[in-house]
Parts: sequence; structure tokens; C-alpha cells
Amino acid sequence: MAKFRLPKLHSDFSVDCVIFGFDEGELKVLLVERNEPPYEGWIAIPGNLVYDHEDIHEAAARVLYELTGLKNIFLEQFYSFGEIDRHPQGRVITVAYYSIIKSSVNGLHPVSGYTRKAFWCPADKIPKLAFDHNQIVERALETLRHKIQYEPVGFELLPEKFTLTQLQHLYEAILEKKVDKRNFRKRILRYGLVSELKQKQKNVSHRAAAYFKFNKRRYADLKKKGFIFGIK
Amino acid sequence: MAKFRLPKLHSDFSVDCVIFGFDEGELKVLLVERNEPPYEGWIAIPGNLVYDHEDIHEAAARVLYELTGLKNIFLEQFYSFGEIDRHPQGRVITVAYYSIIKSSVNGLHPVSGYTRKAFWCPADKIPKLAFDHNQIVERALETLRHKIQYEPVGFELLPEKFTLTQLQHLYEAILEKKVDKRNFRKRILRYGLVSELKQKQKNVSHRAAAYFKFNKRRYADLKKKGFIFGIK
DNA sequence: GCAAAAGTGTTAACTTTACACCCATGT
DNA sequence: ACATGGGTGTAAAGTTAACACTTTTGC
Repeated sequence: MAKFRLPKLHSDFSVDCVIFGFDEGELKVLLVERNEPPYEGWIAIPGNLVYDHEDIHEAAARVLYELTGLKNIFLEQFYSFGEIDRHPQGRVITVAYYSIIKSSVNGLHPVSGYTRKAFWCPADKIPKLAFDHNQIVERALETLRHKIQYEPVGFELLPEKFTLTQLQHLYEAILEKKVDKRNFRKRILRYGLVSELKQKQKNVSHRAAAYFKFNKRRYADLKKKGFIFGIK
Repeated sequence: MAKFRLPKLHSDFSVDCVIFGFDEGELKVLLVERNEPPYEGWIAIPGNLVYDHEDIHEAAARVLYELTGLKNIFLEQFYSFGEIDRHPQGRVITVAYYSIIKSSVNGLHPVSGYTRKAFWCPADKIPKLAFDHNQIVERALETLRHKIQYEPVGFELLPEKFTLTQLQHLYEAILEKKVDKRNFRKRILRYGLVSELKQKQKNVSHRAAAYFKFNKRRYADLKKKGFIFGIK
């Protein structure tokens, strides 16, 4: 027979966030240095317990803010991890979220004492992390690679203005393979997902590239019609 | 500062299972009639609390067995639901799993007293369910529709031997649209994912259709090479 | 003038789509 | 003989993949 111990004072579930950024031609993941046991001093992804009467999605946003200073980030849930021994102090199930943002945003300043600092780490150089966080990051990467196949996720990672080469390098970093320049450009331009700006690069020691911006409106229209945006 | 109340006696999280079957040309969902408060007497998807020292995945398998008699089902996690008021007796986060099976399996016999019965319901005629289960089923359907676009999920829903028309109707039921017979067959046959059996239908008042079987080996080979199996 | 990255088109192979008639079986 | 669903091919349109040279800019 089911028994409920309610109401409770504390939840034994948590949220963890895998935040992807792209900078210097590399895919990056946002990490923190913990300032609390367990795993005090370890590197981890931002995460913490959910309050009792708190929506998990809001909890993810709050925790991310407290631990890194990031605000107004669009978070998407991707998996829950519940190995019985994943937390050294007992059973804690965690709901994992991910987001892809413009890592140019500076101001990574933990707002609480839970973490000592927050910093970007190249996705292919993640150190040993606290808890089962390596597993969580690995799964987030799979989700991202999968997602980029049918949604133009990449634009979220770039600044407002970007060159087509930057965009291409981003795809190559996520998919971990080379893409043909001409075919890539044809595909991107075909559906009008980007608009060319009049502005060009300056002070580069090679032909200046045109800047483009993502055409959100156009994307929304196409999406309604069920189109798929894939780069193979 | 984080505080942990550990060890605990009971978990306040649950698992819920959306089991898809296909029968009589219709996509079906496995439902139960509850025999316990809350929502006693209501229709719901099979679900219950997770034991303290139980892996959530194992919990899903156990709960499914107890409530419906189904065993050895491949369950896949797809989302966690954590609205603060989703459970009338307090905060309960649920991890939702789905599976696709041959609904010909009879023997739906609840093994515990939690449910009065288990039965198949057409996916497009789901009644009002307990908790937020309608929302969970809806999301599982989206996941299934998405998944069938790049994995030959359909074979899991059919008996060992099936006709190509049955397979086509299955795709049409899931994708909710008509598919061209000739093009469908060409695509299925092209990659050798199915093998024709010598056996044919009997006692049908029209030309007997050939039976086919799914070629798992071939699928595994193709998958390794990164192929995508899509029906548009 | 050279190094570095930007930008640009064509062709062949393949994939997708649309479409209509004859076949086998039971009644 | 008729009703029912099974089974089959082709051509046109569209998509993908492979591939190399010229342009612009700063030093």
C-alpha cells in the first residue's frame, strides 16, 4: 500500500544544468568550483537541491543564477539521473537541464557561497567532475548533437552578428567533422534563415567576411510548415 | 547552505509508464483502473512510488509488472514531470518511461491490489486520466512520433510475422497521415530491413499477402554505419 | 607580393514524389 | 463475376556531394 510522508520540509531531488557556449572556435561547457560538501573544492556542473514548493524548472533557473550569475537562460530538460549511489549523502534524483548560449556573456559571478567560481571549459577537455556529472555532460552532448540535426540550434551559440565561417566552425565543433564550405553556405542561404548585413569585418588580414544575422521570423514560419533543418 | 535529511524511509518520487501497442490497425495505450487513493476508481497510466533504495529504471519495470502483469519490457525514460501540485497529497516528482510492444501479448493481470484491471485504449480516445497523466501521454506520443522518424521503431509494435500493409498502417497511425504504398514498400525493402517469409496469409477474401520479418542483424549493421531510417 | 581566409557554380549521382493498373482469393 | 486488398514500375523533380579557383585585405 502506498504511504506518503507529506508535507515535507526538504526535497531529495536536485537540478543540474549543462550550459553550452561557443567561443574561440570551440564548444564550451560552463563549470563551477564547489565551495560546499560533498565534493567541496571539486569541479562540477551547476546544480543544487530543489526547494519543497518550487517548480523544478524554476529551480533550475534559480540554481544556475545562484551558482554562476547567469539569468534569463532558456533551459530545456533532457534527462533524469537516479542511480541509488550517485550522491554520497543518500538518495538524490537529479533532473538535468541544458541550454545553449552566447558565451560572450561575461559576468560569471556566483551570487551565493555554494561555488567559488564559474568558468568555461572546452567540451573536449572536461576534467573529472563531482557526482555523476561527467555522465550528465556526456548525455547533454549527445542531446545537442542530435538536436542540431533538425533545429537550427547553432544560432543560439553565436553573437547577434556572425560570419558564415563562424557558423560553419560551430557546426563542425558540435558534429565533430568537417563540412564542405560551398554546400554548407548554399544550404544555410537557401531557406533565408540568415540575412546578410551591410557591415563587414574590420582589421582582419584577409578579405573581410560579411556579417549575417539569424532570421527568427523566417525560422518560425518554416517551422510551422514542418520543415527540417539538417546538416549532415 | 544545503541540508540533507538522509537516510529516508520513503521516496517522494514516482515512475509512470506509457506503453504503446498496435492492434486492429490502431495505436493503443495501456491504461489501468486504480484501486487506491488518490484517484481511486480513476483511469490512469501505470505508475507508483519508487522505493528508497531502488534504481528508478528497475522501479519502472517493477511497477509496470505489479500493475499490469507485463514483464521484460524495454522501457525508455523520456521526461520528468514536477509541477508542484501534480499530486494531491503533496510534492511528488515523476520520471516517465515509455515502451512500444506487441499488444497481442494477452495476460494483462495486475499482480498487486493497486489496480483493478489493465486494458488497451486507442491512442486517440484516451479519457480524462488521474493526475497529470493526460499530459504525460501527450508527451509520450510526441516522443514516439519523433523517434519513428529516425529509428525503425515500428517493428517493436508488430508480431514476429507481419505484412507490409500492416507495417504501413502502423506508420500511418503514428504519423497521422497517409503514405504512398509503392514508395513505402520501396523504402522499406531497399535496405533489407525486412525479409520475406515463404508463408502467406490464409483465409482472406482477397489476394494473400506475404509475411515478412524484421531483420535485426541488418538493422544493427546499418545503425553502426550511422544510417537514418525515415518515413516522411 | 605573399599569406590567409572569403566567396563563388557546375555536374553527376542519388533520392523523392506522383501516379494506375493487374493479380489472387473468398463469397 | 464481383469485391477486396496485394502487388508492381517509371519518369520528372529535387536534393546531395564532390570538387578548385579568384578575391580581398593586412602586413
